[in-house]
Amino acid sequence: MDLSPLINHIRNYISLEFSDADLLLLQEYIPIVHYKKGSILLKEGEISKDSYFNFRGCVRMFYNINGVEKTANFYTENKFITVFDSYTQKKPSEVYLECIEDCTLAKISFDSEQELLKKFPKLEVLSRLILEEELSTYQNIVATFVSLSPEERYVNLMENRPELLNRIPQYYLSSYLGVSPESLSRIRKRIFSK
Amino acid sequence: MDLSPLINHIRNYISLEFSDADLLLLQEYIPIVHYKKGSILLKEGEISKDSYFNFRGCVRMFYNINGVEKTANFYTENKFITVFDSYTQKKPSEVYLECIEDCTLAKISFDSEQELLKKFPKLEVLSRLILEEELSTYQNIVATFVSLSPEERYVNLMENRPELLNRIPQYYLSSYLGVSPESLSRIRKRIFSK
DNA sequence: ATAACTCGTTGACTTTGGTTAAGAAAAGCT
DNA sequence: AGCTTTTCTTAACCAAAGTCAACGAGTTAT
Repeated sequence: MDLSPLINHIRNYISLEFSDADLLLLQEYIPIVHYKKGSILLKEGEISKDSYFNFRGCVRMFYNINGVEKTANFYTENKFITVFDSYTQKKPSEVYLECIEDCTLAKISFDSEQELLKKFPKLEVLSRLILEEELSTYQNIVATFVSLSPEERYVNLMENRPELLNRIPQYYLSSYLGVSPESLSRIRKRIFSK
Repeated sequence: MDLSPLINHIRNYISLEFSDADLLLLQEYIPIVHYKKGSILLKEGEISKDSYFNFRGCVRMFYNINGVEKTANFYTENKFITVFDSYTQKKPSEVYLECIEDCTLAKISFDSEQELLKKFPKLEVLSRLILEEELSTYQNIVATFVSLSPEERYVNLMENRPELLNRIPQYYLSSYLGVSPESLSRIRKRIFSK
């Protein structure tokens, strides 16, 4: 099991080198797990015991509102996946996490994380940076809802996360954009006939 | 100047008692400032040097999109006000902060905060908790946009932050809900004629 | 291979929101 | 008080989104 994509990614946030012994320790604490498309990592009401780092695949975060699934976010390669409310405060989750592709994830249990933070105190900073990045992501999402029409949000998505359009089924995208699947279909028709 | 509302509020997050000497020190580092309605605390493009704790009044966070102001959040009594991106990473702010009422705020400069963190290391935890609370707030806002209609978002606001409805002008609320002022007026008419 | 299912599109219809413009109501000012 | 400015409402019209239903292309299962 090769953690190097994770290690490399950590270097984007903080300067921290690991010795060979460190790496063995990391590999002990952080298993890499394969999940089949359709696997549910977390259900509404459960307390999230693990956070993840995405090596390959796509994880969808969604709410179930009266039986209708509403997508809040997509986590693709090299993203950390944490349901912060539930993970850090041990509250029941309001969201589901679902692998919508076959996924390869580093699985970091809460207890392992605490151990690793003792061993590598520098990682404290990392978790704060990830939290800030996540906040920034959500602030941007709110900004698009407050300031853009559904059509403009779709165009915005084409510009900012074009890779999503080719790999995410449209009915997931539509709920992420806050419109019905039929509307997204018509929005696309309008855009591409221009 | 009496910091006790702030001290009491901090107790909601962490257990931390201050001696009389501590209090004097806090008062030295954290001035309490009065702002007139209409005061701008931060402009787009500026780097946020201060975070605030709201004793009294209401601060509005908004984007300026092509000359149109779009409200992202309202901060009322006993809320911490921080533009995290800009404050922690010294990036130009994308948002404005405006006092939409006469306000009394504790003003915490970045440098003071660093000094205080040295003196009271327990406060480190506090800043993380505030960050998590802010993330949770934004996740909830996204949830309402993804899953509710404008009318339902207004009803949701009546249920969850009813105090806002009586003190915030409707044209600010409308941009917070992502609709035009005229639409909000019609939404209210629909709701109250039921 | 065919049946069942999933997903995307389209049409018809209704509801809702955006826009522009006008005016009413409320708040602030001298 | 009277005047001005700000805020809210209403109307008319158009564009867009929701809903329901049908259809077809593509996939999966048996």
